[in-house]
Amino acid sequence: MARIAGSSGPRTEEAIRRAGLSLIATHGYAAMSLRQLAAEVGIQQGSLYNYFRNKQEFLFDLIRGHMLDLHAALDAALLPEGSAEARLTRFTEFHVAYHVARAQEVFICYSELRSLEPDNLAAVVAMRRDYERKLGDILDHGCATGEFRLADTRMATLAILAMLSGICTWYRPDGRLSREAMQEIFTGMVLALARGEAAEAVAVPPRRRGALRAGIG
Amino acid sequence: MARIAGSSGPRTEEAIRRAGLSLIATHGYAAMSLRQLAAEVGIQQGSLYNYFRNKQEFLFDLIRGHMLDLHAALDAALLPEGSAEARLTRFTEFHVAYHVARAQEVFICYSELRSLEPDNLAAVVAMRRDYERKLGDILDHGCATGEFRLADTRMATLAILAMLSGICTWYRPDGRLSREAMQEIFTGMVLALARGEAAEAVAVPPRRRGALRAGIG
DNA sequence: GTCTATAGTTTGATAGAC
DNA sequence: GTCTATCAAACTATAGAC
Repeated sequence: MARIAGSSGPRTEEAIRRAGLSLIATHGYAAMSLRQLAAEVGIQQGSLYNYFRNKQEFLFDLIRGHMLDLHAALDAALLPEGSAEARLTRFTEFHVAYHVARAQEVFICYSELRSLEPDNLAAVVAMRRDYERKLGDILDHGCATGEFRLADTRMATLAILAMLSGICTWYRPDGRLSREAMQEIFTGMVLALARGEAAEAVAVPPRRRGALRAGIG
Repeated sequence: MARIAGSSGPRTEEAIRRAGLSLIATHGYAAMSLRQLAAEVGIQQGSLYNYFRNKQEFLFDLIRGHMLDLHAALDAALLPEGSAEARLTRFTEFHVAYHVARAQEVFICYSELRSLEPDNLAAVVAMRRDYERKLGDILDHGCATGEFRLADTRMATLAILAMLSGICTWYRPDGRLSREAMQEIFTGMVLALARGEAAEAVAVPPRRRGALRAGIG
């Protein structure tokens, strides 16, 4: 926070990035003032405009940069071939590791889409669809080979992504479980969900549909 | 939007509630101005203060009221006894139905916790923990009876809630699937996840750990 | 209960000296 | 690249007439 006046450049840029991630993740983009951001970095508010043209551009740069990183990292981690189970395992391990390592950025990418202006939003949504498709392809393939049994692969895609991405909302570096433990636990749950073997053997209990309907107003 | 001037009362109150839910869900609490809210309702900005003391109280009332509804509805829908599978099925069906029926309110309850002042936040977090515990108890019970096989019931609780609550981020009333179809699909996935039967029989593929680590920066 | 008017802040963004 | 100073706009909240 305290800071000797003078030129910095790259150092300031990185400091702004980090402070911005932290403030936006904590309070949200709209609630973060540029004065607050500048104070966190230790510069004056007007100086921020050496690093972006306006507040919206700052947010977009953060989100876009992160999405590019995410895609590149996923492509490096994924198996091009192999059984659907192996690929799903790899996908899950990657996703958990990434969400644990960069929880703040991931969280912002989910929670601040609403703060993007239309053109910027469209660009980010397109990148996100690509990511969803990579998981969807694995699930489709697994259903085709019989490794997986899913009633609806689109719902399964959204369900698995929500389940894994939820990690960034509660994960803390000093938490109970190591990254490796979380990878193992979540891989187990995702595989069980995808195999879904015993699902149809269940005796569904009688439903008091009336009571349920009454409850949901 | 257009509106005849004059006294209303309860009608205005409900209009403010609905407009607030919509605006906050779309743009976020911090980004919603009271002028915007008043315009949506068709009254002047100062008149809002007949319905709340300040903006924060308005948000808290929305969230708190919804949490109370959620708890009451869950208690009405849940089975007090029965197999863990039956109770988990009931829980899932309820949760899906509620999130489909009141997606906006649910979404706000997740996304605007950050906008609550400390005391208000504490109250909401306490209510949320109760909700999590109800699911956690079902999972614990199922593991004890052997119906479920979960490596970590706390992680499973968070994973299932994230998976189900994710619905409110993408659900649209005019979507492809009916509420009933979604209930069935998600119940199948949740039960498969909880049973996790074949999970340990998997041959885990060899992992290029180096590549994975490199990917997560 | 609603209106108009306004007080008192805070905000994002710009201009110009160093 | 950073600072100081400032503008114009927007905000929450209040006061008082009807």
